[in-house]
Amino acid sequence: MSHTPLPTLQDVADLAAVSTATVSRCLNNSGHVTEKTRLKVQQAIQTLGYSPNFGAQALAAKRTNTIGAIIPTMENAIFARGMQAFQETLAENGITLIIASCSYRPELEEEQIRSLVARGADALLLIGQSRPAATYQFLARRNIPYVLAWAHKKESQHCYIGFDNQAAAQTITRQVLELGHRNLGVIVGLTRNNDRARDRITGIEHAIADYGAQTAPLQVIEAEYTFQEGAKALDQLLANPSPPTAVICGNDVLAVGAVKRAKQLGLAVPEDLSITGFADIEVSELIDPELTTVHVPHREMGIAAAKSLIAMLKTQTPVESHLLETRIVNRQSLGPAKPH
Amino acid sequence: MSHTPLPTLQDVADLAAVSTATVSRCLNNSGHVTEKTRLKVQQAIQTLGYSPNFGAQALAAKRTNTIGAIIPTMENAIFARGMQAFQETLAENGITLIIASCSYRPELEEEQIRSLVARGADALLLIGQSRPAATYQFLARRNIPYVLAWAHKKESQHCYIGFDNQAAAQTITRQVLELGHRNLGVIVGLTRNNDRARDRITGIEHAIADYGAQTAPLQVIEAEYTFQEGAKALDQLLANPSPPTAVICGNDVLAVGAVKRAKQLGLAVPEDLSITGFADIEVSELIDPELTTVHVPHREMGIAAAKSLIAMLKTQTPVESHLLETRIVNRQSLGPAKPH
DNA sequence: GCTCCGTATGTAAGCGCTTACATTTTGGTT
DNA sequence: AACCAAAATGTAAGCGCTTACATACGGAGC
Repeated sequence: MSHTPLPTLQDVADLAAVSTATVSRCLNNSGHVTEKTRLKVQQAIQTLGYSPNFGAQALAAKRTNTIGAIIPTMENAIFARGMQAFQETLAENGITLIIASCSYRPELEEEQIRSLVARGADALLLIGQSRPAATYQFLARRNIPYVLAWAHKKESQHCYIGFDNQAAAQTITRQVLELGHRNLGVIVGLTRNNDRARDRITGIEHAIADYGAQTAPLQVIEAEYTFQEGAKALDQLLANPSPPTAVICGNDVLAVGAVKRAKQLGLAVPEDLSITGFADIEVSELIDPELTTVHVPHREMGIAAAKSLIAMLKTQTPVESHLLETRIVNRQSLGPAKPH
Repeated sequence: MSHTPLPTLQDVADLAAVSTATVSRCLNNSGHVTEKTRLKVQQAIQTLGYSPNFGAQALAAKRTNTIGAIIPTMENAIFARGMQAFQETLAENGITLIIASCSYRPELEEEQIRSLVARGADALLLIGQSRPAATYQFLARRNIPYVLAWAHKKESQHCYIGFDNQAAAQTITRQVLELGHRNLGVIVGLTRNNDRARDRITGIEHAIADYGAQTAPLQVIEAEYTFQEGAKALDQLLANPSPPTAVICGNDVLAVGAVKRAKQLGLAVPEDLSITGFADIEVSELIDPELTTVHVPHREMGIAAAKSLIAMLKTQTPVESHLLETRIVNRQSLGPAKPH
């Protein structure tokens, strides 16, 4: 594992018989270089196998061309598609993505934010909005642009690239009610660490209140975002003396877990029990029955987030929030309530 | 978005009335600092809200405490669990992970390798082994340690942290044959870019040869790793005048797609058609019937890879390969062949 | 009290790049 | 041919940190 020292910018400059400034200009194609010189330099870079030193570049330029993203989980597919699009868009612009996940734990997220910034992230993508003011101050102090994805708030100081969780949840709940269900159950993520989950509950409650038709007290079970927890939550819901005829889930992972469990218990979905999801991840279409759910614009969000961040980096000014549309995907897991 | 300049090491040193060297020594706890001075420095760091500049640190110390991983895809869950474990283990050791994905495209992987190295990755995790010698030379030249995961080769110059794809595929195929199937079909990933897929085919072929029992020419369909492609591949297999009674898939994603399609076509799985997978990702347990598949030690691999890389970084010497065990998970999608 | 030595601290030279500014070259005009 | 602005290139000063080496300090041994 021994090796010769790597070539530096200086070496390239020497070989090409130009100054380091010129080589640097070629590298960053910041204009003002003749085609002829560019070729000479390119040549030299080739023969030397040169590639720039990241640290030096970061130190001198005060930027790293790196953007960080902190997502709640990498274990399931909720954020995968969006992140993929995010990364692709960044890559097209010569920017590297660093992803960290915080397991839905705010302290860990805080730590990751600091770590990514310390590592030189020029900007950040975060999920949702609820975090201490100090965190936002930290970012402001360091002049680090950020966007908040997967959520939206009007007239906020922050730049949101997301959708209206509450409205979406309200819409799908209304649809459930219109199908005659009068006793709903709810399974959502742990609200303590998750503003999206909270917003969705609010939406569900509003829809029910509008309809004024829920026959029993609304049961809301909070669960970690795993299939197993979704299944367990369904058990809890069904333990009730008058169990719901429809279960609204705040997330596809929970919904898929619940569907699986319902089938294990011998309940036909949707004939005996309707179940809806939220997010429209791939697995929703694979299970049987296919999941009726709220489609979230994963890729659109990723792309818009990347573009916004790039714009903020370029102009050094805030960028408008984007409100994206969700829509209900009607598949098989939601059906009419049984007539009494 | 204006801001005061961030405090530097110098500022801390001034405030604590010591030299920058001392502050640096505190930061990296490289010994030789009195408790008293350490406290003074800590104090100063606190009140200034200082955090070190990544670029400067990297430039001066010639390391970044960053490890890169390039995986073929982030879109489905194949690598998610392993990466999660990898990241956790690295984080415990103060190392940041940068993940890039290359969409199973070798040129892109090549580019990503260079990019991660340029960005200062101290070491790399790569999937599988087949890449140009030049790539390995590039890494050797720069003295960048790497491990190859998801595969294993005896007596190789490389450090593998993985399992024997061929043997695993051979084992599950043997089990299928023992259940009486005499006409198998195979769906695997695109072998052009994927040594794991190739190894699995070899394993399948060996098992069949050992048994000497395949009644028709073995059909092998290659497909991209998506559910849709798995479904399409099954269509192709079934278009054959004497269609297989069992389909071995090189991957759970393909298998799940195939199961879904089979059901759409009115085929009972496993009564009319057996289907097996490879990897044991979460969705395999969620679909109906649950998938019989090869369990791969995702988390173990991630943890072992992290530890090996850390060891290599510390000792500057190569580390032994790890051969991990796979096992067959018998669930529901594989059943006995129908008697004629 | 003096020497000696091990430990704590300071000094300062880079690390490899970017970029403001200075200088040279180029080529169109007169 | 001389002139001049614009374009191309060169010069060199840092960026904020680590670390080899130099120095200061303080107690043990005589």
